[in-house]
Amino acid sequence: MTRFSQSFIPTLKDAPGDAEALSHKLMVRAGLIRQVGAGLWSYLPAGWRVERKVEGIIREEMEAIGAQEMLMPVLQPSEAWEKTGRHSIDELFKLEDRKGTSMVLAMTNEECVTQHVAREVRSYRDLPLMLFQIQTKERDEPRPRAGVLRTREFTMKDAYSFDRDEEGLARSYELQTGAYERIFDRCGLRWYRVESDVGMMGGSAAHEYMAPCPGGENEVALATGYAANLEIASAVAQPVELPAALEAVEKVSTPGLATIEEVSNHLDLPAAALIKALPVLVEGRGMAIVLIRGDHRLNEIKLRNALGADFRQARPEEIETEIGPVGFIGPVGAKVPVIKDAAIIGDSFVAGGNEPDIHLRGVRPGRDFQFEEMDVRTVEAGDTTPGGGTIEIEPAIEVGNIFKLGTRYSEPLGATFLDDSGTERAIVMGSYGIGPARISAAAIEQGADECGIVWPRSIAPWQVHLVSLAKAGEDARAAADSLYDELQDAGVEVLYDERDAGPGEKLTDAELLGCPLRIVVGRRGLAEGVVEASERSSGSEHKLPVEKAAVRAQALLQRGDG
RNA sequence: CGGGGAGUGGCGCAGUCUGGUAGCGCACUCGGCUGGGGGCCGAGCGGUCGCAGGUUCAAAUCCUGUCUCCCCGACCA
Repeated sequence: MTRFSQSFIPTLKDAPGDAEALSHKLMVRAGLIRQVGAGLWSYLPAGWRVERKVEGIIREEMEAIGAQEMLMPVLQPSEAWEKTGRHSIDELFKLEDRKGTSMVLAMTNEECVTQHVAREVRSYRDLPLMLFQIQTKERDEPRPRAGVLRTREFTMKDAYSFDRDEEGLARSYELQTGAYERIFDRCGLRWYRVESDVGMMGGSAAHEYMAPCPGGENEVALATGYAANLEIASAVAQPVELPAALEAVEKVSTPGLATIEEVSNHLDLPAAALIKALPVLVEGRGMAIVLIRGDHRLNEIKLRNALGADFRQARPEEIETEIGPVGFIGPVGAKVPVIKDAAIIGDSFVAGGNEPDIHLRGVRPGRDFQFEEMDVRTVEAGDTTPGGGTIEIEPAIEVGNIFKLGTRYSEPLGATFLDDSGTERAIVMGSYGIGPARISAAAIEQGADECGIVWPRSIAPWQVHLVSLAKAGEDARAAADSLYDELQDAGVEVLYDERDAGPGEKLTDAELLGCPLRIVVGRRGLAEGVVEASERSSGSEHKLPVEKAAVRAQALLQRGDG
């Protein structure tokens, strides 16, 4: 029962001036959402319908793999978060109740759900177990942005698997993977499953589900048979032609030339023929130099993972005292450990000479300096995969992620069971998240055209957008009224625009709102005995005989996408 | 946290440099016309110019402080 004139669907001709992302503009313009504060949004009735559609699909697919829905509080005591070491995360909202008890607002629910399971599960007979909820999450984001894409409060489906061992976890992970594929397919998204960093969740393996679209804030490296988040992507670099090898390194005078660009111009060599030396301070180990090919960029996440330790860039004064003049740092003769990126291949590079205004040429790794090799550079478009594919890089929205947590949470929280030999063991866990709001935003970004949103049928707020061009009292209006009733009786979700407004306004709003099928009832069509249906996604138009309109409309919907 | 931008009626904006009693378009209300792509005519309603303090005869405008929002980066399940 949705009559536009009585509904709270405040559409806008102009997007707010501060909106950038397409999904942000369209969601506001179509009257789906309104802002409350930075990263805080209300869902208006039409937007909420979409959100619930997405949640419904997620719920069905979770239940189909045997996951059981439950609900945990957003507000939780800090204690468990202290036990798992996650209380120190900056994004975690912390507060105190009136008694001074330290509380947090949950950003995910590993602590809470693991405690429940720890208290109740004793035996291997109680496992495996899969639980999920669709609940508000809170994160003190350093920088909320792009409408609903990165917010401080949002709804997330979070699921957790509990298994006896790694094999069990692998099975649960597979089940979730299958469910995720069905969910994103059913929501009409184009998506990739990519390998990802485990990040603050901890754990042994992780994948992300990425929906490619212009507004995406992640970057995905793609090639035939390969897909990875750029944060961890690995590939073979494009080769570089180096100058002829030398018997020994030679000093070159490079007065005042401290950047790759300056040196490469001065020596008339490509940047890739130079070695960039990045002094870092590794936690617990001290100063080291990381070597990257001149045209490459360091990937801090890969370095952190390769080191197995945190690090930071060394400060100029630290570099001066431990290595040499900033801008002329190199591996040859350096008195600190050297980490060489795997893409530095060859025997005649230019590198800093560790003395003012001096670079070295003919530098050959292994002969002129010792090193430890690691893959720590950021992959670039045009690189190749071991399988021979060429890497492309695309922006994407992360719509879901899955983690093999192992015993990261069960150990500190004492979630154990007795196995069939009577031995106490830690439960092996996985965690699986999906952001419904990101699904709808991604669907908008992927499908929209210049007129507005084009919803996949499965998550459209209504199936039919019925427009009456006539005023109350006219024959054409009576025909629209009865078509509305017929469609409703047939169980079709229909938004009926019977506002006393101009035709342009109503048709434009219908396109903005993006429901799959628009049906226009007006005098012109009625004179021929028809109403006009148009499919939002293809734009194709159909004249439907008035008396069969409801049935024919349903047939068109069946035939359409989703 | 670093850099940049912006707060003036519901929305989009001008006015700020050069101080002088706040304006435009859309929306909204009323009346009329119109009725297949945001139409036309007329009459209206609506604003502590983010907030606080200061300078001045006088502050949207100048000064100081502060809050909020947006963008880029850092960060980010």
